[in-house]
Amino acid sequence: MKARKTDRSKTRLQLLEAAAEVFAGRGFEAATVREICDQAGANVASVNYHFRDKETLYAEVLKYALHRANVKYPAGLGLKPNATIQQRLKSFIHSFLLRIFEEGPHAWHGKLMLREMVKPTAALDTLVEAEIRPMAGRLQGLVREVLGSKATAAEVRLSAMSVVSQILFYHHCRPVVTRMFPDLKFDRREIDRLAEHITEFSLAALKRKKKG
Amino acid sequence: MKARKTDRSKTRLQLLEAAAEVFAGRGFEAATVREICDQAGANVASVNYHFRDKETLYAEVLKYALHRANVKYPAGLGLKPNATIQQRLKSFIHSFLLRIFEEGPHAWHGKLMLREMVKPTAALDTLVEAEIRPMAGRLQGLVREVLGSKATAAEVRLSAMSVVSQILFYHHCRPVVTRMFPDLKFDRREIDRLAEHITEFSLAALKRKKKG
Amino acid sequence: MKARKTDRSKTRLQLLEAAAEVFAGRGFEAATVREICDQAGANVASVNYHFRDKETLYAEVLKYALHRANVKYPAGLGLKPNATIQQRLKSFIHSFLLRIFEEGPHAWHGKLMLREMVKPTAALDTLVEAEIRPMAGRLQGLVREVLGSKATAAEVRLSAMSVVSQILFYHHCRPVVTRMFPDLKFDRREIDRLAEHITEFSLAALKRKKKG
Amino acid sequence: MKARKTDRSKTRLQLLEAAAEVFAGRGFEAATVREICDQAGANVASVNYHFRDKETLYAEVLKYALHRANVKYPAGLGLKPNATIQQRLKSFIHSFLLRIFEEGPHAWHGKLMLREMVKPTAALDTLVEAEIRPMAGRLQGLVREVLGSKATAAEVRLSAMSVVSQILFYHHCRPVVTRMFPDLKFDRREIDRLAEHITEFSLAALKRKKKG
DNA sequence: TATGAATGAGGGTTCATTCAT
DNA sequence: CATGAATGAACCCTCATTCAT
Repeated sequence: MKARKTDRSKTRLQLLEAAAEVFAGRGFEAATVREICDQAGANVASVNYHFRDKETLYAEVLKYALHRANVKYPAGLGLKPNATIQQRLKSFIHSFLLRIFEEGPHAWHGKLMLREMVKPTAALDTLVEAEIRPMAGRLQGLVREVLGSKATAAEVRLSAMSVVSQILFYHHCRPVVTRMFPDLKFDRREIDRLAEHITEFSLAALKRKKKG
Repeated sequence: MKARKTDRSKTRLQLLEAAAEVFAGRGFEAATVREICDQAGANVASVNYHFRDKETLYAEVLKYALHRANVKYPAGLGLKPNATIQQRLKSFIHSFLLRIFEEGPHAWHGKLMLREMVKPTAALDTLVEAEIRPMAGRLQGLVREVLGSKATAAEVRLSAMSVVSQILFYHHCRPVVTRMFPDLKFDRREIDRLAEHITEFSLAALKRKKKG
Repeated sequence: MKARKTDRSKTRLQLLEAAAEVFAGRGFEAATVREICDQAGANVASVNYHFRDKETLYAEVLKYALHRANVKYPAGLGLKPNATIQQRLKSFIHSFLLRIFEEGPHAWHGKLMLREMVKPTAALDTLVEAEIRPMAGRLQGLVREVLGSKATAAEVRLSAMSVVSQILFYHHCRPVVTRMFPDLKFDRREIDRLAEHITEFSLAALKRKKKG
Repeated sequence: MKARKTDRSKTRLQLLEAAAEVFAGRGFEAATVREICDQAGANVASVNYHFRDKETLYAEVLKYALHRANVKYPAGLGLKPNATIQQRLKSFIHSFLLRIFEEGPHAWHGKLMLREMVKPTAALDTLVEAEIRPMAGRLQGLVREVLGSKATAAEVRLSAMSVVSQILFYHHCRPVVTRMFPDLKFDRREIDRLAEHITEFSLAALKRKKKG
C-alpha cells in the first residue's frame, strides 16, 4: 500500500499522457478532470494532488508534449551538413510536414500548439523561446544562404515566414482543405509531393528575389 | 405586423451581436448563454426562445458574422478589371490582410473561423461552400493568369494555397509572431509592406515556375 | 379578424378537449401548457386568457370529462326495470366494466379519476357528489334487494363496496394485471366473462350472507 | 474500510429515506432533487453522485421501499400452518389491510405502488415479479383450498382477484371513500371489521361456487 | 500518502405566466 | 379581443475542487 517514489512518478506520468490526449482532443474547457483521471487509471483527486489544479496540469502537459516531440524530432531534423541548399531546405520542409501530418501521441503537440494560437496561455511564452525561435533561426539561416549576404534581416525574416507559412497552412487549415478537396489523402506520397512543391515554390521566389 | 417583426428582429439581432463577440472571445464551450444574454440586455431564456439552444445560436452567429464580413468586404475586393495581374494580385492580398488584421466587430468572423479550424462544427461545411470556395476560385483564377494555360489544375491549386497560406499565417500564428517580434506593430504601413512582400514573393515563384 | 362569440367558445372547447387528452396522458405536472395549446391549435397565452391558469384549466377539464362521460353513459346504464335482480346486477357490472375498458376520448374520464385518487384536488369533491354518490346509491339499492330488509345500512354499504371493488380493480391495477397475465386481452368476450364472474361471485356471497 | 463504507451508506440511506417520502408525497415529476437533498441534509449534487440521476434514484427508492415493507411484513404474514382455512384467509386479508392503512414510513411503499399504477415505470416489472406474483401465488393457494381441486386455474385466478380487489379498494379509492363516508375512521377496530367482512363475503362466494 | 465522498457554484434548458400591441 | 414576444424562477445536472480519513 505504501506508494514508492516510483509509483508517484508513474501516476504523474500517466496523468500527463492522459491529459495530453484529452486536452488535444477536446480542448482545455471541454476536457474534464474526471475523464483524464479515468483514462490514467487514477483517482479523481489525483490532478489536484499532483498538479494543484487543472490549469497547472495543462501547462505541464504543454511542456511535456514539447519534450516528447523534441525527443522524436531532434533539432537536426536529419539534415546532412554537406548537402546542397536545395536538399537541406527540402529536408527541413519535409520533416516539418511529416511532423504535422503525424497521427497518434506525437500529434498531441501540434494540436495543443494550434489551441494555443486560439487562446494563448502563459505556457506559450516558454514554447516560443524553447522551440519556435531556434527553429526559426535554422530556417532563416537556410533562407539567408539563398538570398545572399546583401539581404536585410527584415527581408530574411519575411521570406522565412513565407516558407514556414506554406507548411503550417496544412496544419491550421486542415478542416477546410479536407472539405474543399475531399479526395486528397495525405499519405506518404502526397506529403512528398507537397514538400516538393513548397521547396520549389520557395526556392523560385528566393532566387528571383536575390537577382532582383 | 411590421412593428412586431422589427421587435422580434431587434432582440434577435442584439443576441446575435452579443453572441458573436462572446463566442469569438471565449469559444463555444467557455461561452455562457448567461453572459451573452446579459450583454444583449435580454433574459436568460431569450436564447432558447429565439434560437432553441446554444448550439443553434452558434450556427446562426457564424452565418451572421459571414454576412457582416461580406457586407464590408464584398466579392470585388476593390479590384479594377483593367488593372495588371500584379496590381490585382496585390489588391487581393492586401484586402485579405486588412480583413485579417482588422479589430472590433468585423474581427469576429476571423476569430470564429480560426476556432472552427481547431474544432469544426457542422456550420463549417456551409461556410466552406458559401465563402471559402468562391474566394479560392478567385485566387486560382489570378494564379492561372500568371502560370499560363499549360499549368495543370493541381499545380494551380498548390500554388494558390502557397499564396493564401502566407496571408493566413499572420492570422493563425499571430500569438507566436507577436512574441517573436514584439516590436512589430501591424499598422497600416506594416500591412502595406507585408502585402508588398507576399505579392512579390509569390509572383516571383509563379513566374519562375511558368518558365520551368 | 374579429372574434365572434362562437369563436371564443370554439377555442375554449378545443382547449378543453386537448387538455383532457394531455392531462389524462401525462398527468398534471408533466403536461405543458404549450403542448395543450399546440394540440388545440391555439395561442400559448390561450390557457391563461380563457382559464386564468393551468390549475383552473385542470379543474374545468375534470368537470368537462365528467359531462362527456355522463352523456355517453347516462344514469340508467341500460337497465330494464322489469328484469330480475341477477340480470340487473350483471347489467350494472357489465356497463361499468365496458366504461372502464373503453379507449379513446371517453377513457379520459377514467384516467383523470385515477389520477385524482393519487392526488385529489378540489374537483374531486364535486365529482363525488355529482357522480359517485348517485351511482353508489343505485348499487346499494341492488345489493339491498338481495340481502333483504333485515340487513343493516352498514352491511349493505360494505357489500356494495365489495362488488364495486371487483370492477374497479381492473382499472386501478391494469398495469399489474397485464404484466402478470400478458396473454389476457380485454376484448369484448373477455369483458363478458369478467362480468359473468363478478356477478356470480357477488351474488353467491350476498345470498349466503342473507341466509346466515 | 468499514468506516468509509458506512459513511457512504449513511448519506445514501438518508437520501433514500428522504426521496421515498418526497416521491411518495409529490410523485416523480413534481418531486425536486433539491427538496430531497435538503430533507436528507445533503448537497444538491448528492443525488447525481450517489445515484447518477433522478430517475435512477427513483428506481432505487422503489426497491428500498419494497425491502422496508417486506422486513416489517414478512412473507409469513403471521399465518399459523395448522390454522383453519378461514383463519388463514382472514389472517392474509387482515395483514394486507393493516399494511395498506399504515401511516408513516411504511406507507411509502403503498403510495409509490399506487403511483406506479397511474404511470408505470421500468421498476414496476421488477416489483411485479419480486413481490406481487409471489403474494398472488399465496392467495391463489388459499383460494384453491376452498374451491377444491376441480376448479380450473382460470377460476382460481379470477376468484383470487375478487378477493384481493376488495382489499386494494380501500387503498386505491381512499379519497373517495373518506369523502363519501366522512364518519369512517380506519382505526384498529374498523380494520378488524373490514377484514371480517371481506373474509366472510369471499368465503361465502367461494363456498357457493364450490357447490355449484 | 493518496483516496473517495461530498461540496457549491454555475451550466443549459424548460416552464407557466405576463404585457404591449 | 387575442396574440406572440419576452420574462424570471426553477429545473436537473456537471464540474473542479476540498477534506476527513
